[in-house]
Amino acid sequence: MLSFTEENYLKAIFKISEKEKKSASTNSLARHLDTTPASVTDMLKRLAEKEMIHYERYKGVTLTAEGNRIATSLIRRHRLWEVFLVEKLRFDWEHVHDLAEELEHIYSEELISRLDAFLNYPKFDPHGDSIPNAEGKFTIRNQMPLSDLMTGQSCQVLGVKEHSNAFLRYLNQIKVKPGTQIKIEERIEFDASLRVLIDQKERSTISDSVAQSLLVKRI
Amino acid sequence: MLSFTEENYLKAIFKISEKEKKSASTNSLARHLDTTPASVTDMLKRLAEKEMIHYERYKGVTLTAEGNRIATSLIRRHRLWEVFLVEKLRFDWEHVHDLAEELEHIYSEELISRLDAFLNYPKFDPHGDSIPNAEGKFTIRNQMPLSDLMTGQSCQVLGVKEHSNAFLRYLNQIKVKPGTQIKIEERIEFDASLRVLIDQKERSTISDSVAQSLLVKRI
DNA sequence: AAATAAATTTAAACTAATCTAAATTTTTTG
DNA sequence: CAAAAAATTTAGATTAGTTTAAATTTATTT
Repeated sequence: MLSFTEENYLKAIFKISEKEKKSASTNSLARHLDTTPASVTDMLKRLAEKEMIHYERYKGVTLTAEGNRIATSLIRRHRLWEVFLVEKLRFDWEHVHDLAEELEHIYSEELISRLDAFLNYPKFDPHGDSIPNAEGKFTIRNQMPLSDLMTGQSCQVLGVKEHSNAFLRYLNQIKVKPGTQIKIEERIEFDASLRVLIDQKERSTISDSVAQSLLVKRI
Repeated sequence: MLSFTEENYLKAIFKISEKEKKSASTNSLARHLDTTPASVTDMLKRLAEKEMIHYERYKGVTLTAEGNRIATSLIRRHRLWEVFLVEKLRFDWEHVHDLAEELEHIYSEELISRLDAFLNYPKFDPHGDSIPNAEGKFTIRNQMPLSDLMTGQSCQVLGVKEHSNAFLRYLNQIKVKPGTQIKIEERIEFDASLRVLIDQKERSTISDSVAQSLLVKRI
């Protein structure tokens, strides 16, 4: 049985490896977990001891099969709880991350499979991230950043690439969330910002940086 | 902010004081928390330091107003989660205690008030225990042990006094839970056991010890 | 390829929570 | 009320997780 802290390390290693497509470095882990590189080194030794990671001094870490299984399970639990908090308890999506961060550590197969059933086996969380199934398999779907679309095209929002509260609050403001329809009416050459029509009602101008962080499918 | 462990001590002090109607002793806490008296003494000093308890060496402890507030809040959270687990996730009542024991430590006013609303502001948990409201007030109701009833009388089960898994599983077997109707058809003089009619369908004999642990109201 | 910078690890120390064993205080009992 | 028993506390050690500062290794630059 792993501690709360050990579990968080595994999840961080998973996320960093996924994003940067290589082994996670001590420094990146320290940044991610808001701790010092010395503490990270200490913990990596412990996790290697428990055969959760492949670790070689100065070389960074990757997860073992078992480490990967646990990290995936944590992500499954996290995302299922986020669905619960948003759909059942009516939380705004920018408020659910921290709570799910705690709920995910409660270990019980039974709890999670019942929660999954109660929520009707969702495949994606409120941010559009894929929820791995009980076997650890992620559902993949076609999606692209809004910034890749041509002028005149329409799309449906699937999710976000960026999870900061500031970004999520901004999307609330302009009434954009998974499911929202967006039509690109004009692309400003100067800064690549977009004039868009949201849900056939509201007009808005969004920056290129926002458009790159919005994941959509063409319709 | 209190640690997980400190919170469990406050809850244990609350429960022991409630049951024995006096200050909680070091030994009773050690038994309750499955630890050693030495560890308890250590922790009591820390909790006294934080002004959560009134503590005098060799004299036992009681909660301060603040300690009482926190313990009550924990009990509120525990019982609300139990309602969620039984009513929404369809767990059997003997399986929810341990999970609620973990869920209760997630601190968020918002989470609990939304959960409360989602569950429709329940006043009692699946075992029939009163759920304190947001102000810490417990709902009191008239209830008596089944063993106090006369032959021929009928009643409705409100809850249980004893929470062991063995007892709860036995009640499942004879199809008794809060809401169930019981009519006493005969009292055996020899051992005070009762011949009862359950929900006007099934007949059963229950021991005096079981009858003393079932809380009911006459109908 | 040496010098410098950046990343990482080691060493030593700290805190919270725990334990065992010994010492002390309180309670019970003959 | 003194002796014995029970309850409680103290002392000293242990473990997980952390920190800072110094030392080491790897990467980058001239």
